[in-house]
Amino acid sequence: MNDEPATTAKSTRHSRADVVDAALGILDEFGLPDLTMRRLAAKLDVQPSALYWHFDNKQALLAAVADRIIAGARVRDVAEAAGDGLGTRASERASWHVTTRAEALALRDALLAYRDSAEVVSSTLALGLGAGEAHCRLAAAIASGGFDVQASEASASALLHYLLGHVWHEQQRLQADSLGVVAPGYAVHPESASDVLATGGGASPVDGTAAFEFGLTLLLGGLSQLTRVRS
Amino acid sequence: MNDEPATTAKSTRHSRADVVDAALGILDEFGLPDLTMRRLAAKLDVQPSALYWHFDNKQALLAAVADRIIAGARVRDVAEAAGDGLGTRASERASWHVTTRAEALALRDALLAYRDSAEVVSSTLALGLGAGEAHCRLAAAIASGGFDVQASEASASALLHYLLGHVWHEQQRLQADSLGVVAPGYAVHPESASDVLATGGGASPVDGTAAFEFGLTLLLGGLSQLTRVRS
DNA sequence: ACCTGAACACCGTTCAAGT
DNA sequence: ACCTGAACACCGTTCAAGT
Repeated sequence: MNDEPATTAKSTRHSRADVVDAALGILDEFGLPDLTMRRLAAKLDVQPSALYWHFDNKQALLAAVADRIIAGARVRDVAEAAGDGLGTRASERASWHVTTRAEALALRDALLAYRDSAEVVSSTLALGLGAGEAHCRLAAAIASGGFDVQASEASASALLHYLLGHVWHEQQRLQADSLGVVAPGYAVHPESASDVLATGGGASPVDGTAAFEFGLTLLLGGLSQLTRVRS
Repeated sequence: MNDEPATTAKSTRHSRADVVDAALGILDEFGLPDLTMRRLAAKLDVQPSALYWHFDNKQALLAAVADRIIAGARVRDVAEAAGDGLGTRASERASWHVTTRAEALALRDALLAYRDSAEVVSSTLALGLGAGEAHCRLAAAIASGGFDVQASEASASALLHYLLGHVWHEQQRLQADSLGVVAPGYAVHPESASDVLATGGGASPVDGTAAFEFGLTLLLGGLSQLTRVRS
């Protein structure tokens, strides 16, 4: 209906950062399918061809977008993310699994801040273009637990794959629900029954965060069984 | 160069199955970006609009493709997939983690049989349109270990997310390498140095299968720490 | 039951040329 | 340094009409 974008600097010429800003705006307002070069150009009051001065192609643009998304993962006080009911300060030395968990949760939060972010980041990650920082942070957190570099990096990869797979699923479900696209045989299973959050006991993974943490616990549990190189 | 497809039945009219066949052909010969309705129609010697008699839209077509891909996951002798060096028949009762592992490996093999399959299946899975069978098989294998239904299903989801994330990464890396698209800063890290398989000790995750199994071991290890409902 | 023909409203990308 | 104008080779989807 309204063709006029919310905020646009009309007069000045643009930089790479401006283009990424506009792209992020389209991304979480309309989603990845609507993030086309032509729409992006229109939002910037520019011809589509102008974008190719800033970026070689759409893929390069998306890589820059992905970098900005995961750059938004700042670990808000680890203590806050950790102390959630258990025996407060049980372990003295910084326990690696707490920081790893916090790192993973922060990463997920950063992804959830933008629509279809998991798909954008995944597409980019395999090319080594962006999101390498996320892998590094996870690997460092794990390595602080005394695992050797090889195991730490492999574990970080596994964690990242799980994380992206999970968030992607969440985000796709979100937009599928909003479009009213439900499967015929699937009917209404507990997760899609919107505000009926109290299905069973209460601690079971009915919402996305709890489900994510369940898998996270599985991975960290398996990791803790590995032999350490130093205590 | 050659516009003529390898195999085409020219005269007869087509069924849904024929369309899926042709789609699978394009998928693993050229990849997902080339799997367009127009190319598919051309391969079938048909107008693009004809495809819309068989499927409501492209998404529905891709869901059918995804179903066929994961249907290809038949567990070849579990014993063969399990007995790989350890003390042969150590555990008497069918050990759940062996069958779960075999199930996951079979699923990965089925995905690796077609190019870009992970992306196709992932896109479809969240909509509940297809690939639900994969989740069921994994959940059943896990439940045989004595975990309650809730934990089994949640674990199956985590495993599936990890699996899809991993395979997607593998497949994207494959086509990225074939296109010669490498990251500037990333340089040549061990995985992309094609045939140099012997980097370190030999048992470290240098190839895709070993890397996948590492994460799988992590998840199964964490799972085994959970409390069982029955022995 | 299965398909044609023609149209609609889009895509990403290139490239000479402008300021 | 940043952008225009115009073109090229595509997309998915709809719909009346054919057999």
